[in-house]
Amino acid sequence: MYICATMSNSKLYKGSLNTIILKLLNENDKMYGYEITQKVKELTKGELKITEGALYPALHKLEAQGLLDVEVAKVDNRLRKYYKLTENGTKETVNKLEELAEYIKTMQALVNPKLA
Amino acid sequence: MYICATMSNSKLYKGSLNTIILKLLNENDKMYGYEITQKVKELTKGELKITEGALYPALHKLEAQGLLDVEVAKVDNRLRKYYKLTENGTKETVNKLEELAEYIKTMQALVNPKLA
DNA sequence: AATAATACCTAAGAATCTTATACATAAGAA
DNA sequence: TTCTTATGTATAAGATTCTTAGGTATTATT
Repeated sequence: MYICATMSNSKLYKGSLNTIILKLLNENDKMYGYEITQKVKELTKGELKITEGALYPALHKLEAQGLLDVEVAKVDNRLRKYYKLTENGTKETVNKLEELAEYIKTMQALVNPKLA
Repeated sequence: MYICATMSNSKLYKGSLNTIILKLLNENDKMYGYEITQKVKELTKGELKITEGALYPALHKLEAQGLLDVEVAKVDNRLRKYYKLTENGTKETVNKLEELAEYIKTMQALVNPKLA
């Protein structure tokens, strides 16, 4: 039964993609891009769909910043690029998660001032 | 005593400015731009600083979309533009708040899967 | 008299996303 | 067997939304 077939990939998470990537890698040791998109879909029950056009440039940038290491593998004749956190990446993950928690708290103070 | 003098205006809220504006107007009937910046600073204890470069274009756009009505006033020989929600603006406020709640829930599912 | 606060505004640039496209292999359906 | 879907990576053009940096003007404070 269809409740909401057009629950448009709800946006609004601008700025949180890096946090998502880092957090997933913090939990899963190493992951490749496609795997990340599937994991996010799974964890959010389809609510959030990471597009490739956002993901791959983000991964490349995190790598360039020294937060991720990459390791290429070939599975079933198909390329995979496994990413894992560097030491700095682990530190940055902590920062990003704190930022996110702070942000959520701030937004709740604004939007639901009675609970603040 | 200074704990954190450089708590950089913590970003990450890209996309939520409209939600903030709408919600404040939903609570306060009518507000002018400068008042909004001060109110946000107050409610978030300085955590969030709405810059004018973001605020004024956002107000103009919301007005152009028919979500806000504007009314000009002169107080102490100084211009004020009071904004208030239109009927559609009130509806959109509900949508935006639902989106935000959904987004926060989604992010918590991703970042704190044990609580999900 | 100079500075800060109040009050509006815009333009250039940065950052981050969507959409569209491209390439390639494997698996499944028609 | 051929077409589509799933797996896997990538980039480029465009949209959106913000920051930064200016500009104008009046009132209050120092």
